[in-house]
Amino acid sequence: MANAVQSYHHGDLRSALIEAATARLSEHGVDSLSLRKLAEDAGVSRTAPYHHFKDKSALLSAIAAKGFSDWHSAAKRIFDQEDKTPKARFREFVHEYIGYAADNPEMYELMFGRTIWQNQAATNDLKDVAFPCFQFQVTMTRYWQEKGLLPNNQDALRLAQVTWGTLHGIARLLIDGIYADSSHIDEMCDCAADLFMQKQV
Amino acid sequence: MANAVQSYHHGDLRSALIEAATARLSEHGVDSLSLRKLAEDAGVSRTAPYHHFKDKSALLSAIAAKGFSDWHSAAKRIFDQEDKTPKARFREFVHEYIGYAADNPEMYELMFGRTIWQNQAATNDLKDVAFPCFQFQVTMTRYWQEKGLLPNNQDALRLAQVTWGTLHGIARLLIDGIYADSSHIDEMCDCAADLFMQKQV
DNA sequence: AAGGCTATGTTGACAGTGTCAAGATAAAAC
DNA sequence: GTTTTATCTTGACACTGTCAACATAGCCTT
Repeated sequence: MANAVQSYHHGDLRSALIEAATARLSEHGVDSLSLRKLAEDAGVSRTAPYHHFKDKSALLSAIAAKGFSDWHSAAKRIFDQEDKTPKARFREFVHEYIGYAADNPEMYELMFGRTIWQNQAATNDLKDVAFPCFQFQVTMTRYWQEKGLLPNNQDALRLAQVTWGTLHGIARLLIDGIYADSSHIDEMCDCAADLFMQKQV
Repeated sequence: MANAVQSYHHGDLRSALIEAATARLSEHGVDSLSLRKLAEDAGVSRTAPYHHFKDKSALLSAIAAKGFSDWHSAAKRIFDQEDKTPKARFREFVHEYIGYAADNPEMYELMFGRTIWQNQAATNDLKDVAFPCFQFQVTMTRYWQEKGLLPNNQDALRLAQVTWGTLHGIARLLIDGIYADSSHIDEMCDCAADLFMQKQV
């Protein structure tokens, strides 16, 4: 249950698998990620991973969990910059969100894709990390409402869903290859930010 | 090249495959869609489909093409209702877009998913149907700008990308199972519509 | 320390998958 | 009537995830 440090058979296969998977993920994409190759990378046999993960989906969930943890920290760091105005932080958040997706397309696909969420397949471990991340979006939205940046006549939850939906949608259209031209990312971000904040313009 | 009507070997295998695929798609999802099963459905051997489609992706593209054609018609029908105000039509469009995705999740996933778009894998046939569909979104956006519904100080293309991004994002969060609670779809749609039209409120 | 328990890792096997190569058949073209 | 071409077939290959049965090595209790 705990992380054994250099114990008997392999050492810490669980960590080794996640590490190998993360490496393969960013290089070759989530679709060409096979348990057998990961096992080979770690120097064990094909079925060894099954002693650490229920199935492939569970392994993917573990990788995604780390992604959520990382992104949650990044979001907090942006939001907590007290030397910047709320407006500047909001704009920065928009750019950083899309930037994160553009820089880590395969990780983003994994975190917010149907692979691990569909059919209530999400692990509890995953939910424990992801839900606070979603919740933080609502917290920020409420703050921006209080600061008069976002419209106050909307329910915070709905507003958070819509603003997040916007960022998510743009991110997906980019990383899924539907926006073939990715040279105007920053302009799209600014347009989205302006649109939400238009009352102040 | 043309659609043979009840010709020699099978008749019209191409159509039969697309039909079988569409049926299986809505029932079992795009992930469990295999060429071998489709061939079996059509009563031919496993490799027969390869005489009508270059590979699996080409078959999927053909199905998606029909989806785009259908949705394009639906969008036009909504937009062209001259008995309704632009505002009412805009709101209806938002609801219908999300509604289409919610009612045909697997088709939506196929049309706007990475499966057929990634790595420039999209067929020319697909692009010929999809791009006018995307373009129509820009046309509508420009119209709504002229009518004063959407902000006029934004570039029409950027604005279309952002508004479409919003709808796409909400749709994906819904059909990918990330929004576990799908009981407030209409409220989310209204919130999104209000947000874009807030200048008029 | 001895023996059993449990975690971990192994090989073998099975049912799938997409796709290529080579051969068969039937319609069309000449 | 012969040749060409489109279509369909079987055989095969390299993959995949996953289960069952077995082997090993560290831990725990006696």
